[in-house]
Amino acid sequence: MNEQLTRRMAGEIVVSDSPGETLRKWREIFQLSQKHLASLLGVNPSVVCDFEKGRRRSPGIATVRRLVETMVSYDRAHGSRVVTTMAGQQGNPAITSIQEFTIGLKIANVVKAIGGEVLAGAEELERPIYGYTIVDALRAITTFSGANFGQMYGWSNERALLFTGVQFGRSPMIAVRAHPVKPRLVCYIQPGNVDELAAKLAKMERIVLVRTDLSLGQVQVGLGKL
Amino acid sequence: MNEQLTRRMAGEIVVSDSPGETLRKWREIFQLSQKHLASLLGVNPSVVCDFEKGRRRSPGIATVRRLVETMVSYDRAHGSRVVTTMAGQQGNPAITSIQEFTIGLKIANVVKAIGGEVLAGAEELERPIYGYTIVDALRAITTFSGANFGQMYGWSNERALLFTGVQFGRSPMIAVRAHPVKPRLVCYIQPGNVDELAAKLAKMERIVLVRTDLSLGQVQVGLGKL
DNA sequence: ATCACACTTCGGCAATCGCCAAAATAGCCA
DNA sequence: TGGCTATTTTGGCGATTGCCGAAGTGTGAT
Repeated sequence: MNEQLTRRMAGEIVVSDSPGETLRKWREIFQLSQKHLASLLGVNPSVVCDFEKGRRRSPGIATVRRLVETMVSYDRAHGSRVVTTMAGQQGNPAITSIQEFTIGLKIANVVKAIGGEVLAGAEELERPIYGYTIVDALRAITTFSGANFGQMYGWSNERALLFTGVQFGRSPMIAVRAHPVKPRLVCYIQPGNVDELAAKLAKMERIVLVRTDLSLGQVQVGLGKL
Repeated sequence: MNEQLTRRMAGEIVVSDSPGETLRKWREIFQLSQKHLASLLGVNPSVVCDFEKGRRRSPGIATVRRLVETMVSYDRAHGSRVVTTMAGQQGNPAITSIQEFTIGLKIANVVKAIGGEVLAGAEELERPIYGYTIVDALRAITTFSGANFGQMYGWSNERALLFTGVQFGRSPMIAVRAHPVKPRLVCYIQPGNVDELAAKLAKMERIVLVRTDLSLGQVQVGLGKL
């Protein structure tokens, strides 16, 4: 599993149009600061910052491997939080992140943490949820089927699904409705103009529908503070 | 699908202990010569050879990306043979797992890793194989046809096929023989009493036939350590 | 033995990387 | 406002890369 995660991370970094940003995404998923990661690597923090900001446009693969392996090794030595989380998503590139909360959290608090604007389901805000899944909607369209849709749910469907790459919001909501198990909260991260149909569908299913103008990274930071 | 393959290839190259050899593996899967790949890249053939032979120990990620994308683009423009092969494997319920090795591994080492007992083909143990496929034999019986049997082979037939749900071992070997392309190694995971016919058929095809009493999970762990 | 071809080795060189370390900037909090 | 922390910017420099191009090596065909 270790090597599969490092391979996935490395692959994403290499093919990214912004390798530095992708590296930062992963560092944030591992909840490491630049200073901390630099310390683990035995280098100055500016070295990590140089990579992330793109000062070095084509770092060597030895460097990328070292960065990635350092993060994974750290995680393994500290509860395997990310490694374990990623296990369930094996072979599913559409799932950016999946996480369970240690206790149930009110939807209202989660919405606040991600800077969300409620579009439907305001009466359900006091319900608890037990985890979240961040999904790349465009990749989900091509890779998800009825058989593996459930991978988004972790151990609880009383959870939030957060979609990136959403324009009007219909497709994810239609897909959500087509599955027998429903999430409690659906959030579109930096969507286009979410149309009324998405809100109507959410209302019918008693799903809280939310949009946020925060970036994926900011959303992850907010979720990390819960 | 394109990007999934390039991401996977890039990831394998980055985490490999011999990135150059892994790069060569992929070039051979795409059936390109060094000269041809160099031509596609607009560089001298020695440039490709320098990478593959490890003269450059840590090529930049831009270089790796360019190499990988060039191969995939070429494949797409010439029948999508490799790209299609990868696509076909997804959603096949009989295939439990399919994996390529970053470099060729001796059959003897693979057999050892899975706790295998050689039933036939002991003289072929020094040959290399480049991947493995774990197949649920019972599902394969109902779902496989001549048309999709090749999906078990990934990019190389110089590989191992490992079957679960095997009783006497004849059916899988008959099916293997019926296909024009042959694997190098066939392994039955926790079979019943494998009868002599299976061993005879294997011998005729110069296939190493092996049984293991390890469970599927233990076999996967063993393979993961290769 | 010879030829054609692909692969490999190697020296050279401009460009870039990997990293240090100092200084600047931004955000948070009392 | 000041202190603290994390991040970012910047210049510098030794090491390495990316590539050219010449020459050598290995293999298969004739």
